[in-house]
Amino acid sequence: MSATIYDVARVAGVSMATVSRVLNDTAVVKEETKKRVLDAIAQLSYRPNAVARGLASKKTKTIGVIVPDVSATYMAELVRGIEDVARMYQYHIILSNSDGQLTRETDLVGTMWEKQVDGLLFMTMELRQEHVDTFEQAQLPVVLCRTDDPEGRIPSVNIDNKQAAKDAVNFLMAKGSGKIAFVSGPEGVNALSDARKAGYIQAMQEAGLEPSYIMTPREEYATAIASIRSQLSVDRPQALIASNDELAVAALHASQDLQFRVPNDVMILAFDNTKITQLTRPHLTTISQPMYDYGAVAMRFLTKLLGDEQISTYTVILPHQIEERASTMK
Amino acid sequence: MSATIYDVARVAGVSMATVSRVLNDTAVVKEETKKRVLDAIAQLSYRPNAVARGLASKKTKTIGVIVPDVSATYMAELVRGIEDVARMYQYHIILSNSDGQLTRETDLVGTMWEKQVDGLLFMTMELRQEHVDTFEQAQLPVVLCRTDDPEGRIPSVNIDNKQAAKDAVNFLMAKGSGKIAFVSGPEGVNALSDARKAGYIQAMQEAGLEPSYIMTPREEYATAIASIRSQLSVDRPQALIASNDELAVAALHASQDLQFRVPNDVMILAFDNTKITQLTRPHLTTISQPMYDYGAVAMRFLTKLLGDEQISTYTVILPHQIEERASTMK
DNA sequence: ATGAAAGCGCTAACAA
DNA sequence: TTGTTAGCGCTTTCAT
Repeated sequence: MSATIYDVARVAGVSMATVSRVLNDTAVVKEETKKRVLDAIAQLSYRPNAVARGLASKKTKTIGVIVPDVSATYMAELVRGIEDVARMYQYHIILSNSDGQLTRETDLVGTMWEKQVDGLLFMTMELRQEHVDTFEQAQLPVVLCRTDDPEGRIPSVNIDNKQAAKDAVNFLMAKGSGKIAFVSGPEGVNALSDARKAGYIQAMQEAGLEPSYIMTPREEYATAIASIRSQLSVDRPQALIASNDELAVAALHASQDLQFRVPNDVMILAFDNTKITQLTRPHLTTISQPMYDYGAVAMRFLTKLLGDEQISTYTVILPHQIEERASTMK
Repeated sequence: MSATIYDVARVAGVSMATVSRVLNDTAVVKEETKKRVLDAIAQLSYRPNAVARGLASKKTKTIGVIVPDVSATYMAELVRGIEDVARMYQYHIILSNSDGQLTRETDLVGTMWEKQVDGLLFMTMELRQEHVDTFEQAQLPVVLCRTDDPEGRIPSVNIDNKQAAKDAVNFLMAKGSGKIAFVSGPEGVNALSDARKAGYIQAMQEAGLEPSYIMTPREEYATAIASIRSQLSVDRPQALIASNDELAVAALHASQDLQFRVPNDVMILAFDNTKITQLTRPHLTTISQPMYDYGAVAMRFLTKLLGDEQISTYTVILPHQIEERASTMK
């Protein structure tokens, strides 16, 4: 398995250029010659060395993927979407976690350049000018994934979180709820959560209703449930929108602890459609974010950029959907 | 950012060999010369081209990671463990999903060779001789991760699933349960599940108890719950061990549907310690599998192999633990 | 349709 | 301590 293109050429009785041609299908080779080359390749179990190929051609067929944390809920599904499409187009992915730290993120762009990746798929909580500058410097084609660029400087694939939250409000209003509260963690920590909150507020105001917030110290079940329970015991809304599924489970259990029946006394609507929404009782209605599609579409987008195919828009908005389940069916 | 080592040499007024030396700290360079080189590097924003370096040195500082599916529950955490340790040792990872298909798995080993990875971290459901042969052919250092090699041919990092199941049985017996049933999907599909079942059987027999099985058509909540419910309504055990967390949630809800109180009427013990064990009521006692550690330890193992450090054993067994929660506290 | 030869950007002997 | 030089295994002109 460590024969070189030169060995193949010798065995086939041709020049390495010809071997290269049949390997890459880059020029017409006589059928018979081609067969000899193919035979030699099989006989030697030859495999082209991608590193040498990368150096010579300046294309590595690998793309860098920078995520805050693969192990975060359903981020893996997004990565899976990337990898599936990458494979279709014969790309490999180099995966790195940034933990959302700006210096790590910019460092990573640099090391990805060193690796000579052909392009970059980038995810972060909130896009900063520093990110954009680094991309610029590295001169790498970049596509943002589940990351918003309000100024549209970088191609991106996203859903419209604000609109999704507005849809949630309208959905609950259509069910007769007027008193809808929004459950989220602290503000300014999670751009996604903030966008949803903004949508909630706007929809409420447009409907002439008073927004009302239940803020938890952290976006995490154990601490959230106690916090929600105490706030709920003071003032009971008719419906709750949680900024993600885990908070929604906390809201559900907090409600049940207070003997509120879900959905009869209070309806609950979540965000993200992770698996846990179907492991609760009742199951949770949730806004589904197309995690796999984020990755798949972004990667496809990048292949277009790299293959200079025609691009229509630089900002792809993926559709979101309300998955209705028992928590809002009354 | 596309200056070459030659440019740096010219600007610093030295030879490229010297630049290479300061870059890799591979020989002593006079302080003053070094400074000139460093200045030139900074001035040119020079970054070494890892592909050229890889070709010349035959080391790419990247390792291939082959998993069945990153998006499978908590597989991402394992990958995260790999990546964290990889970064400590300046490695990058190329991630690929095999979907557990043998041909894809062996193909991937080949393309990983093409990419000239320095080593391989490999995960699969059940290790076959074909896998071993492929590793042999590719001549790549391989470490198995959360994958058992009963014959010890390939270095591996694992827990002792059989022992874990035995521990589970003994734990429940110590709580006064004699009638313990094992909940799992069909046999022969999941090597992990089978090993656990074997441990369960052995522990029961050693205690002179009759093993009893609840088999579900699929390892998936929605279909499992109905199946478990109907089997439970015929014969009620005092405790249930489920071969994974999702089945345990199904067992929990099935029990509750039949008005069995958990843990008073029936105790439930799960496997894997995924997040959902703490989103149920009551929370589930579970055997924790150190997902992150699998990855971290396996990667560290590989770095030892690559750096020819001393290795003591080729089969690392990681400790498992019983996380006791309310579902077995009575 | 095929071959010869010059790189790609680096590392690693070997000299000096 | 530093420089010269020969590759690493390919792709890609340019000839033929």
